[in-house]
Amino acid sequence: MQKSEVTIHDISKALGIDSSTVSRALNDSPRVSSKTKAKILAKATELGYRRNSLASNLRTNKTYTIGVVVPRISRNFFSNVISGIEETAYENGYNVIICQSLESLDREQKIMNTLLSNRVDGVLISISMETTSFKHLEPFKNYGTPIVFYDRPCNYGGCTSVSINDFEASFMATEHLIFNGCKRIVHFGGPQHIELYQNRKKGYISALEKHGLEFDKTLFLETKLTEEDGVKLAKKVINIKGGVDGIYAANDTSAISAMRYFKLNGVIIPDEISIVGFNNDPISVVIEPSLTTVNQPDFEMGQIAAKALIDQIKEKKCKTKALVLGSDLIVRGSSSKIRLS
Amino acid sequence: MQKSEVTIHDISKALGIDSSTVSRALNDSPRVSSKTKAKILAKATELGYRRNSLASNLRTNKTYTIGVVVPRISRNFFSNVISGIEETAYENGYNVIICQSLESLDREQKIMNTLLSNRVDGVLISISMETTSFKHLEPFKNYGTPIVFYDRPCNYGGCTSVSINDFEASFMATEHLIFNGCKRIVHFGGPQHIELYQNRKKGYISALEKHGLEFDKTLFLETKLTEEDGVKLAKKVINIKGGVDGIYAANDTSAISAMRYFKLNGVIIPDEISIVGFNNDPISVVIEPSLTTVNQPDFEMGQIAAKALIDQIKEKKCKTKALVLGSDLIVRGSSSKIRLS
DNA sequence: ATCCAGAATACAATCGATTGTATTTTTGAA
DNA sequence: TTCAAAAATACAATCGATTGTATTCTGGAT
Repeated sequence: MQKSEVTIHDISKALGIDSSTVSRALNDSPRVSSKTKAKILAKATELGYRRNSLASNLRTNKTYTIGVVVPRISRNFFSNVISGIEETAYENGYNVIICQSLESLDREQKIMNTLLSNRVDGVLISISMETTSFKHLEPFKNYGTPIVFYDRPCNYGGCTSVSINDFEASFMATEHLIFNGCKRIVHFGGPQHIELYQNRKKGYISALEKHGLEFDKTLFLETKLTEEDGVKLAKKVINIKGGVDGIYAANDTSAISAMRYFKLNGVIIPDEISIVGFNNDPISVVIEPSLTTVNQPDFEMGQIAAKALIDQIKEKKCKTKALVLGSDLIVRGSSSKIRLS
Repeated sequence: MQKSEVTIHDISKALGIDSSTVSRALNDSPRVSSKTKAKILAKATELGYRRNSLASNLRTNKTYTIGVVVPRISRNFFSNVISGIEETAYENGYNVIICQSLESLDREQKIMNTLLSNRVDGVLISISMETTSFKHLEPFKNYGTPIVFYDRPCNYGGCTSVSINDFEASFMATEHLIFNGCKRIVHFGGPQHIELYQNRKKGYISALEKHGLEFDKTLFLETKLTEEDGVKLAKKVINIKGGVDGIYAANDTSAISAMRYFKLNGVIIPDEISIVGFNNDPISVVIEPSLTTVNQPDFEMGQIAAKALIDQIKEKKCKTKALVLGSDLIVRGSSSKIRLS
């Protein structure tokens, strides 16, 4: 009863057919007559045979599995990306192992080790906010295991990155605030060793400059953009001398958390402060006023990243350096200021 | 450069030591002298050796991997459960494969097949809303691979279920509405072949009866509780003859979606209709009025389920039939009716 | 110097499936 | 009926690590 573990050898014995033939039959090889195939298939289902992927993968040196490293699956953006990845992966016969780094480098390193030991065929990764070195990615080179970055692009080992144009999106978002009359705009930025957040900051600065607003260092606030950070940031904003009339946050989580703090403390949005976020979390449309935010093609990003990776796994062909997707600003109540002055 | 694939045999050759000794050394066996161990370890890192888990797992018939089947990772409740599972799993040296069924039975079946082929040591599953038969779980019995249900308990093969007491929580939620003066309470129920949703319905009915309110079939609305369902349900509620003054929804998603529809259509919450949800989604505290809801120990549920599974994997000992966790009602604005009449 | 127990290491089979090569069987044409 | 080519099947090595058993080595006691 326990450990039935039917193998091709059991089928082989039961039918008096060599195990190699059984294997070929189960893989629908043309080297086996259809009559024998039928017999084998029948016996296989009768005995409840299940291929042992471990053995198969060991022999073929191929696992049809791709590893996905994600900072945090609970973020709506990421869970949508994952859905996109899964869809494309399954369509192409690949399995997916999802791992959360929880924004920790230590965890990310452990994950990469595990993925390597498990001989995944490729990895899709959005690096953690703590990741400053790429040493833990080195071994993948030796194994010829391709890596594709998504959302958070990286200049590493000629790997492909799939992302939106964060500079442009940021520029648009900031410019939108400016068009609405904001003159002192705070930027809630993410860790600046991450290219993504650098680009968002650059877009912000560039928009300011284009419109003759000087970049004021005291209006740039760097955090990890968590919910807790949002509250801290809001407090800081209230105390900034010279006042603040707009906030462009590099994600919705911090923007919404700050908004809630403002609301509790009588700061009127958007009248006193306009706010723009990033990611279009479902919550952004529910909060009042609803949050203006940058919408990214998350699901599609997952599909495209997975496709790019699978192409590299299969053909080992030339890699595109970067795949850049479009994004758009969704204007909502948090920034629709009507200035009467 | 490509495919370096260092094996224990490479180390073996490089040092003139048998591969069995190398294997033992890498596993820190007492049968190898510490001097030799040191030599081997050094050579291993020098060559960049990585254990091939496929080979190891094949030989030992153990993968130290548990499969997690989840309806949808984007649901906050589930992503928290997963975090709990991961934490406990990693602490115990287990890897985790996360798979989304997307509430589809077909997908769930495919997933179970893959997990079986990959010879996971155990499975944690919250069945999909379409799952009415458990045929796809049968093979796991033969392999002696334990299954533990979480969140959505199941009476199947003596497997352990980890969940809250849905009947009680539901009872409390409904009673809360009654205490607030509601007399015609609609229940947004989930698929009734799922034990979880049966229990929630039973709790609802029981609370009604306790307070002398008759169960009115027309006030019980069964759907899959999606966002779209929420809108449809809200429309129905508005048209129910005899009126409705309270809603107890079996999840927050549908409750919030309905709330938004009500707000857009001038139905005042909680004055005209009080609402209680289930799950304590982050969004429930942001919407206005904030949503009264049942909070479950999600992270903890993940930890406990993982622990239960690992115990079964390790000791194959007596299984607890059911592990029931506590839950509590978080009262917020959507149900704090102040009746002046 | 000799012998023995225990430590250290080597040998060889094994996990289950795959695959190149060899052998047998079948088929069709002469 | 015979034979070569093609089809079908069998043989055997292999993937990389593990593990029971056998062998060699070591140090200490006699």
